[in-house]
Amino acid sequence: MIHGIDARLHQAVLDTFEATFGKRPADRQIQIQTTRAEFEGDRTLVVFPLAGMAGAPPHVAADALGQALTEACDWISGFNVVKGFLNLSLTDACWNAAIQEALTLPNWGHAPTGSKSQVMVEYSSPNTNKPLHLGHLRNNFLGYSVSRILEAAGHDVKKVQIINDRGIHICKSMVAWQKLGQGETPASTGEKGDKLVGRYYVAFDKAFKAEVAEGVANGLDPKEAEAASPMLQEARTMLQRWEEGDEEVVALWKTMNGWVYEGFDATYNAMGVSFDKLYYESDTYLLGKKHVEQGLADGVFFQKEDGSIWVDLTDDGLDEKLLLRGDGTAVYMTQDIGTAILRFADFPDLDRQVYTVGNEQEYHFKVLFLILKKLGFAQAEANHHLSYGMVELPEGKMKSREGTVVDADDLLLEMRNTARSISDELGKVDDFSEDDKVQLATQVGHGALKYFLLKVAPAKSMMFDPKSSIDFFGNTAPFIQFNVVRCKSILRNTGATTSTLTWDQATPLDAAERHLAAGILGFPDVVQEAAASYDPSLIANHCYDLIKAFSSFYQDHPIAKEEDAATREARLGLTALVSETVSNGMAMLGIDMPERM
RNA sequence: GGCUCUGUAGCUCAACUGGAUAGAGCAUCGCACUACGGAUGCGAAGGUUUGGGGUUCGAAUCCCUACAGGGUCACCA
Repeated sequence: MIHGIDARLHQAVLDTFEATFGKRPADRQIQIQTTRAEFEGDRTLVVFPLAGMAGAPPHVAADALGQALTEACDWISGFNVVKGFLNLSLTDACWNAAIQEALTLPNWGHAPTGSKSQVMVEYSSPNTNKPLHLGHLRNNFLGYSVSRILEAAGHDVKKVQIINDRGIHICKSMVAWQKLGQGETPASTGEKGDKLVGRYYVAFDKAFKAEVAEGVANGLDPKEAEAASPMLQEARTMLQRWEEGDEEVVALWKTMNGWVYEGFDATYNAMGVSFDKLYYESDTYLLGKKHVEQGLADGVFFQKEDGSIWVDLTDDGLDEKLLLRGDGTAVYMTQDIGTAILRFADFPDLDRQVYTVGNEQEYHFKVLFLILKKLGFAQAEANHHLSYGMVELPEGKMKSREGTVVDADDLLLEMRNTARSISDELGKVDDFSEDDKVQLATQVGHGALKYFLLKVAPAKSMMFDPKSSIDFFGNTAPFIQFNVVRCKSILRNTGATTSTLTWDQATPLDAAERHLAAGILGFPDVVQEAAASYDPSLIANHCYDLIKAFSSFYQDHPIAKEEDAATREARLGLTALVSETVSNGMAMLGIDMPERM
């Protein structure tokens, strides 16, 4: 959809078709698309779907419709027919009017805030024992970007994450730190808190495996050896003490979690993401229990002899699923049921929620949503799993055991360093202060990484090769930033602003100018599509196409140097709109546009 | 094995949701310009859209089938 033109064209086709053939087509039969470059014209009507109703072969109907449209609309200057495609040429006035209208509208591409419903987006939600890695970067950038896109589309968005701060795995790092830590703290070692805790989680695993190996060597079978491991027994004991509220354990738990949160916050800050509300499992894990027990009382679930509670999903083509252990303790599903219901209670106006979680949990969410439905939960249909593919390395999946994990902090740093060295080499910002240089390296380096991860459709798993580092040229954020900086420079030098630009609507626009206009005017519709499909890659690709068209246009079209006054103003108008469109689009991906680079 | 996602140029990805001769970037080769900002532009080469069938005016897209790869089917999270 080209803003300001296609809606009018759509209406004109309906009216003209009815006047010509005596019947009115359905809206969905009107297909308008951009005319391919090899043909004459601006917009193309696909006539095949209308031929039957017109009672004529497609090219005959197209010809008749073209005649009638050109006569009826003074803004259509001509037409030609190729097979069933009706190519329509629009007048300069039509294009100029649409561009000028766009210039007067604020915040191009954004629908009015609050014009749509309230939506919750959950993302990040990491395991607190493991420092953030490349996969988390994709998750965070995706969740944050989808939030921004939904906002731009007019939704009121609440960004949340659930922090997985309880359970046996947390106790593992606590036990290891107690036994091996010798009082180390982030302050004493200078290590980031999440890295420090992660190190002890690994240390636990190593010690545990050694104990199991020893047990096996002494003749136990592997399962017995695991159960006999003193380390594991200590962790279990600690979990019990934690659940009982033991002061000493809770104090240690708070301290170590505090270290992790401090470390994560630093990484979130670097990533440029944020949250409106945090949920902690330690607060919510008991909530699901009462819903499960209610479900049992209502006969939706059933109980086994050991007291465990299950749901039977075999009628839905799935299995039986455990909801509550025999000893009454919660499992993952239990607390997800509780949390889902809690969120709708916390936000009474909430229309739906979106879970940004990797595709390995598709089964889990399918089951969760089904259970909510069986429980008769009113908003059971209002949940969506935004599933995304893994980031793979050339050797396959990331494996912490094999040391192939790409650490988020390390990668972000490397991106900043690369951006900095390119920038220093080019020497265009030698007059910048050190702080400004650091900021620029962050905008460019992090921008390149975000764009790299977001330009791929979420559903696809994607390849990341650490050896061939992320590009700064070609289809990349730095290329886009460079061209926006160029636009800004031209506008700065001429003093042109969107409010001062004005030109005669009869000013001729050539193919390149019309192509730019189409890219600009198509943007609001792309934002809506991206919001509807939770897909930032649509925004990325649209912005890239537009800025590439501008870069090509710039090469052989003088802008500030153009001598014809009206043409100059029109080109400045296009330049301002390209800059605004692309800047707004990149902001929806969490990517900043510098003033200079 | 069941369910599910994916398969497009040497590589990494697009393709307006069924539309015209499947497009970009990287890599390779060539050309242009002391550039209103060169982190540039233009061109060449590169494709039986994994194979086979079907649906129709029209298929990378929908259906069937075979093959290949990922995910999942835990009293883990």
